[in-house]
Formats: sequence, structure tokens, C-alpha cells
Amino acid sequence: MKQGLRKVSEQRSNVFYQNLKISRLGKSGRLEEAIKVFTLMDQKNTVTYNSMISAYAKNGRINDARHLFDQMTNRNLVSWNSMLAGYLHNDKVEEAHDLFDKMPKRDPFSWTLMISCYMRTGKLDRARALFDLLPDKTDTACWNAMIAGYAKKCRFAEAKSLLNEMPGKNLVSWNSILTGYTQNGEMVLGSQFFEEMPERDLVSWNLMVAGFVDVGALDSAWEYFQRIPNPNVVSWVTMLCGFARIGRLVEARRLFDEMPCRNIVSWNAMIAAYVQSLQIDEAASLFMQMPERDSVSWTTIINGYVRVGKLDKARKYLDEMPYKNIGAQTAMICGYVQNNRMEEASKIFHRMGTRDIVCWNTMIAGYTQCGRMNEAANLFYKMVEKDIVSWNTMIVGYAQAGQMDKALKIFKEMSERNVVSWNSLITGFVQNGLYFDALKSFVLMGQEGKKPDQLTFSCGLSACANLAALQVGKQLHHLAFKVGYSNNLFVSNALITMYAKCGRILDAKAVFKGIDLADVVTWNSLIAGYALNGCGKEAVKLFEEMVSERVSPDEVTFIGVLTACSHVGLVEQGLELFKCMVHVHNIEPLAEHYACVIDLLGRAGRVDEAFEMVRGMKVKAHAGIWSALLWACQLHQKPELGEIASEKLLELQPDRSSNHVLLSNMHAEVGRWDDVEKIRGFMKESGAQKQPGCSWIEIQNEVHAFVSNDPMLRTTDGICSTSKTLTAQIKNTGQKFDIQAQLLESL
DNA sequence: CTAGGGTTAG
Repeated sequence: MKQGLRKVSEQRSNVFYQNLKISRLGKSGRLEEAIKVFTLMDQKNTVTYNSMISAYAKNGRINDARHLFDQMTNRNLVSWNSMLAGYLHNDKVEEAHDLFDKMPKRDPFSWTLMISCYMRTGKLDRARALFDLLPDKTDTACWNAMIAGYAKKCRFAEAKSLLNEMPGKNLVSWNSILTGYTQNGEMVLGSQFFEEMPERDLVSWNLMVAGFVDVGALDSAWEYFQRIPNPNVVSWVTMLCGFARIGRLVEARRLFDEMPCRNIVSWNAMIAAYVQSLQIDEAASLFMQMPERDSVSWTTIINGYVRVGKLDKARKYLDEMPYKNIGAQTAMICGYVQNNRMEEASKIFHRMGTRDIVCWNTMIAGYTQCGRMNEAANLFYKMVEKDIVSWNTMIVGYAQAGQMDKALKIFKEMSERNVVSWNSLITGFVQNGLYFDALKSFVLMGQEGKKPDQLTFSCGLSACANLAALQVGKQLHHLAFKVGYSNNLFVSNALITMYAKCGRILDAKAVFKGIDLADVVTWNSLIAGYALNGCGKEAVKLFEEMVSERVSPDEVTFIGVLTACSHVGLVEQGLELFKCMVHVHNIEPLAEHYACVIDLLGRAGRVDEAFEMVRGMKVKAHAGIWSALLWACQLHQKPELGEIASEKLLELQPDRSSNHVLLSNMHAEVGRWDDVEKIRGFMKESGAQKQPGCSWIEIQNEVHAFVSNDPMLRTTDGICSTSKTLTAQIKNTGQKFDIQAQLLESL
């Protein structure tokens, strides 16, 4: 009998102890361990279940929490409240609302949870309506939830009015308002309020320091930090992170060394600071020294090694990590993904016990980045809960794979789209040459009430550039000006290209002149623009200006300036620039650069030198190079060399009719008619046909597409030359586009 | 031991 009683009380204390363990593990993100304790318990009471529900919910597994809740036979009020809190932490308003309705009993906890849930998700009016229904208004937490909610959304008038009405306001109430100021960067109003507060505690002081840190006012943060009567760990860590964020690592470290009360958070903060500035060895040294490590410490160090590209080191730590959380494993997957090691990423992914949306998205992005769209789609459709990032990733993936039909399908299936979704679609259209669709999407985006950002504008302008649609481009320019993006560097760079490609080189130059801080792309855009418009000397001059302004030219710069030289026959200058690219700027020439120089030599009649260059190339010659050579051979009547070039060219592009034409013309010019016949015969056999050219033209603010595959309408060069023909052709294709009216309406 | 209101590290 006595023994039996002792056994029962031992069991009780055991259950009590295990429950405590579950709750602590749950709170510190060690969910796997909590689950282990829970499943191994032979005796479970209501508190056990309640603790496990909270543990699940705090770690994002709200569905498992609900599952457990549904399985319970002895639910008490805390069970209901725990579930409600779970929905609150996972931003599930409607589920919370449902549960709240079904509750058999409610206490002040329940009401506060529901109100907080509405507040967090921005449903201020519903929160207020519920608060007004609240039968017992003596509980302060409810008031504070209302005040905090209003303040966080910058509704200071409502917050303060509630504060005035509130019976028994306390420090939390004051701090709730202060939080509204500090978390919204309102530090002037914040300091004012802080001075007016009847009492302050460490939370108030720390809020001020954090607020100044957030807006980058380190001096003020430091001032307040020094005024704190008895700073605690939070104060020290906040200040430490402030210095770390702006790269003042030495000062951060000094704080770390000086702080009188150091806990695991301080260590983690300092390690994160080193990781952030890529000082991985310092971070690792601290990691080894620290007295104990939690999942944050491990995740930070693993992430650090991933960021500096030391994947094997990261992997070593991951393998050593006692209980691997989602964050650490996702960091590792991210590292593998960035280095195209998808098989290793996949292994970790499939071994993971729990996965979150971020983890899935990382894997999907990995597959899309290396063009493995089937595998990406596989994961995407297996995903139970997708967020907007998942959808956007798929759109980008299909677009890059050239499958715009599928990208569009995904886009249309989305329940809600953000600016990124639209930009992904529009970028995709531009990348795949579907410029009309890009511009149409631009308009549709505005009609759906989404504001285009700098990326949208730069894409839209790029579409205009490729269509040579000057009027539409100008409209976009005006629009960008209206919404305040015309001074953005992305937009300005796109404007330069647009004007240049439309033949308005002076407008391009004007945009260039208006830019305060030009980057390499800016210079490249105008140089390429000059090249395109046959202004070779200006291109070279601009290049020299760029170098004297200490902007380092890149591969693209040289493609522009070399093209410019070849267009206007600046042979010596071009050759000189090519040398300078390799020897002064240490840029390894790409096939494109060779193509320019070879074209340059070929046009100048230095065909032998051109061939010499091809032989000396480190990269494989592409069709463009051989075709430039072939042109040169035809122009300067070098049939023997031309034969070599044409052979290579036909090897690379057997179906391209222009190659055959070029060869046959060359033979015809030097009177080798038998060869001409041979080639024409070959063309008939192989079915190589002249490809339909497609072009765009703009008349009176409208862009028209026409395809020059109708022999009746095509002139010798494949471009319609008379207005009569043009009109007929427009009727044929029936495409037209006017952006102006729609765009201006939609914004 | 489990649930609500104001601050810190990943």
C-alpha cells in the first residue's frame, strides 16, 4: 500500500518533470527532442498534451498541433487557449476565429489571444469590434494588446486614447506605445514620449537603444546606452549588434569583452557579427570557446561556412550537430544549391524529419537554377503549403528554361500575385523575345493595382528597345518620372539603351548626363549605344573617359567599344583596345571579343591576320566568327580561305540558308559557277530555307508587328520598304499595341 | 509544468 502510493507520487513527479522538459525544449526550438520525450512517456496528462501542442505550434508545425488537439480526450481551457495561441503565432486568423467560436468557455486569455491575432494580421477593426464585446474589462493584458496593436501600425491617436481610458495602466502599456515609435523609426516622437513617461524600466531603455540602432543612429544609441542605470544582457547585446551591423566589429568585440553578464545569446550575437562580415575564423574560434552551444550557435557557424564557400567544413559541423534543426539543414542545402551540388542537397532534404516552406523553396530554386524543371515541378506539386515565393520561383524557372507557356500557366493559377510575380513574368517575356507580351503584362499589372517598381520599368524599357518602339518607350519614361523612378540607376541604364536602340543617341546621351552616380552598366549602355548608331569615335572617347574616371571596364564594355571600332573601320585603335583589355585590364577574351576583332580585320582586308587570330584563340570559334570571316573572304575575294570558313560554318549551322547564300555569292563573284550550282543543289536537298524574318515598326504611337515571310510583300532585303506594303502587312498580322491611354489610366 | 500584453541573438 505504502509502496503503491510512493509509486504514484514518483510517477506524478516524473510526469511533471517531463512536461517541463517538453515545454522548455519547445520554447528553445528543439522540437525533435521534445517529440522524443513526448513519445517515450508512458504516462501523459492534459498538461503533457498542452505542452506538446505549444511546442509544435512554436516551431511552425501548426497542423501537427491541431492533430494532437483533436486527439485529446480531456481538453481543459488551457488546451483551447494553447491551440488558439498556436494559430496566433502562425498567423492563421480564420482558423483562430473558428476555434474561438467553438470554445466551450472563454477567459481573459482567450480574448486577448484572439485580439492579438487580429492585430498581428492587420485586422484592426475586427480586433476593436471584439474588444468592444469583451464582457470583463478589468484585465490589463487585453487593453495592452489593443494599445500595442494600434501603436505597431502607427495608429498613435487610437493607442493613446485607449491608454487614457484604461484603468490601472502599467509599464507594459507605456512601453507598448513606445514600441510603436521605436519599431517604426519614429525616433523623434519616440524620444519625446520616452521623456514624458511616468516611469521607465529596462525594456523602455532597451527599446530606445534598439530604435536608434535600427535607423542607423549609432551615436544616439550609444548615448542612451550609457545613460541606462543598470544595463542588462539585452542592452549590451542590442548595442553590440548595432556596431556589428554597420561593420564596426572592433567596437562590437570590445562590448562583448566588457559586458559583465554574458549569456549564450551574447556569444551567438558576437559569432553572428563575425559571420556577417565573413570573418569565419574569428567566428569559429568563439564557437569553440563558448561554454555551451544551442541550435542558434550551430546554425550560425554552419551558415558562416556556407557563406564563405567552405562547404565541407559546414558539412562537418552539421554532422557533429547533436539535434539538427531545420535552419541548419536548410543552410547546408542552400550551400549545395549555390554550388550546383544538387544530389547532396537532395540527400539532406530527404533525410530531414521536418521541413518548412523555406526549405522546400530552396530545393525548388536549386533545381530551377540548373534548368532541371521536371524535378522542380515534382517538388512544387508535392508541396502541401506553398507560399508566394514557391510560385514565383517556378515562374522564373520556366522563363529561364524558355517555357513561357508553362510560366504563364503557373502565373495564372496563383491566387494572389505580388510585384515579384509580375516582374518574373515580364522579365521572362523579355528574355524570350516576346516583347509584345512583356508590354501587355506591364499594362495588365497596373490594371490589377500593382505598382511597377524599378525592375518592371527597366524590363518594359528593354522590351521597347528591342521593338525599337520609341513612342512607347517615351511613355514609359514619362511614367517612371511620374512615379519617381526616373532617377533610379536601373531605370536610367535601361533608358539609355532604349533611346540608343531607337536611334535617339542624343536622348540617350542626355539621360547619361543626368546620372549622378554611374555604374559600369551605365557606361556600357552608352558605349554600346554609340556603337549601334555608328558613332565609333564617340564610343572610343567615352571609353577613355570611363577609364579616366576610374570605372573598371568589364567584358561587356569591350564588346561595345570593339564593335564600335569595327563598324567604322578604326582598325588600329580596335587592335590596341583588344591588347589593352587582355594586358591592362586582365580580361580573358570571350568568343564575342574575338568576333569583333576578326570582323575588324576582315573588313579591312586583313583576312590572313584574321585567320591567324582564329587559330590562336583559347575559346572555340562560334558561328558568328566564321560568318564574319566568310563575309570578309567574299568582300576581298579570297575563295580558298572562304571555303574553309564556309565548311566550318555549315558544320555549325547546316540549316541556315544565309550561309549557303553567302558561299554561293562568293563563288559567283569570282566566276566559279559550278560551285554555285553545287551549293544551290545542296540547299534544295537539305531543305534549308530562308528563315522568316520578323520585325517591328512603330507608326503614330502604335507598335506593329510584321513578318517578312510573305514573298509578295518582301523586298530584296526582307524589309518592307513602302508604306503601302506596310499597311497591307499590318492587316495581315493584325497585331497592334497602344500603351499610352491604358497606362496613364491605370496608375 | 501548459495559454495572453512591452525588449535582445539566429
